Amino acid sequence: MKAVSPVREQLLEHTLVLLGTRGYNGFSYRDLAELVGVKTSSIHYYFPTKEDLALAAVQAYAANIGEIMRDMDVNGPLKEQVEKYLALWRKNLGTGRVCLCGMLAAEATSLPQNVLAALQAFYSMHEAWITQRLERAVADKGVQLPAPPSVYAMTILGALQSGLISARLFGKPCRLDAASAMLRSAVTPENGKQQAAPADAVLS
Amino acid sequence: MKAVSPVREQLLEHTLVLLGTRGYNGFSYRDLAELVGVKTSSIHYYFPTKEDLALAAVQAYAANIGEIMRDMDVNGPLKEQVEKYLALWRKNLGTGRVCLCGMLAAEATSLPQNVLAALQAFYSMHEAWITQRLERAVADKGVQLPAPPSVYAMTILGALQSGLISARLFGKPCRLDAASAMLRSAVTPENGKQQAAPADAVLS
DNA sequence: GTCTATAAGGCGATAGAC
DNA sequence: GTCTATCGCCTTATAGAC
Repeated sequence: MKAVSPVREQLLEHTLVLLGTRGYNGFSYRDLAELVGVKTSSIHYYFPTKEDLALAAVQAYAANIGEIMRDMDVNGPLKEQVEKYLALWRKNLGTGRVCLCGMLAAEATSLPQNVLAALQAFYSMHEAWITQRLERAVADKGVQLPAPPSVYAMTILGALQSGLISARLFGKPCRLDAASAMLRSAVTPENGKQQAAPADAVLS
Repeated sequence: MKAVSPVREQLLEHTLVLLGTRGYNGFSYRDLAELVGVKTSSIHYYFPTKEDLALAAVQAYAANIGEIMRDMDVNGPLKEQVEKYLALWRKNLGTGRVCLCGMLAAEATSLPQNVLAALQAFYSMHEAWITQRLERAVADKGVQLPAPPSVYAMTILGALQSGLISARLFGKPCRLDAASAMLRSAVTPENGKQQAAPADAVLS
């Protein structure tokens, strides 16, 4: 158990919120300082530059989600894993936040290389996770996909990222459901047939 | 033929580039003024506030793309229309730009309501276009989709938006291909079966 | 560790000459 | 229409007292 600075912890926590809500170019040290109740110079003590802060935030965000994803046994119940994974996405709904890494990916031109590398790692982690589940669905359940698992995983991750963003844009949480349904049906045997919209996929 | 101010035209044109590259919070009047070769005060003459500028940019962007989309006869050759549509997305590759509206959607919390409304209209326009083509593929070609056309259209648009962003993040243009392949296969009769990756969908 | 104070410059926006 | 000049504020970052 490593000793942690509670101020540093709070700074990081609020940075996660600010980045997920307004993005890298959309918040300042002043915003963060006021939220935590310190002066901006104290932020520099823990994170010398804003880029250091962003890197730490992406790493903490990825580590947190990565741990949850790694804790799901690859050989456990497929549908259960997928639902737990989708709940991870869904919990952003209504908070004004989107996926921190989806946000920063859009702002890539404002970010240094080490942050970009961390973002790439986040994307790769998700795509690998989804790919593994799709492969199991194909092998165990004979599911048929419209593309190879690793390719389909990329589109599903993209649809989820964009789903959060468009759900916030329209103020309609249900806009994430289309992407969720896509992953859900990909691990369900009777996919590939035209289906009625799932109960949670109401569109208006 | 309405008279147009060449300076206003240039300002708008460069704003499209700046917004698609760096986003709303990622560029300044100074950046824009230097690109066009005027002083910042001249920008205010044409666009009193930055929000006015953003609104005009979104409207110009949507009008330009909307015209191209409307010019494609709904009853024309399906595959040809889809390829023309995908070319619209592909032309961003390698330019450092993503879809202007996908970018601004991520920055929604920094934007005024009228810009958000214009962004929603852009999204709706694309989803309606894609939905119509998917419906034709289902009706004419008996294609089977993993979701109702309007739902699947939403995921395809999301995958395309995110595809551009992740292609830029990784520096790999081929990252857009997964989303392209999804739309392409959705209007191709022998979809639904497990397919080999299309030639342009090489992943590494 | 946290603060005050400040540097050095960027920001959007405006007034008014030409 | 375009400019110069400037306002008032914000930005990241640093020096140094405590």
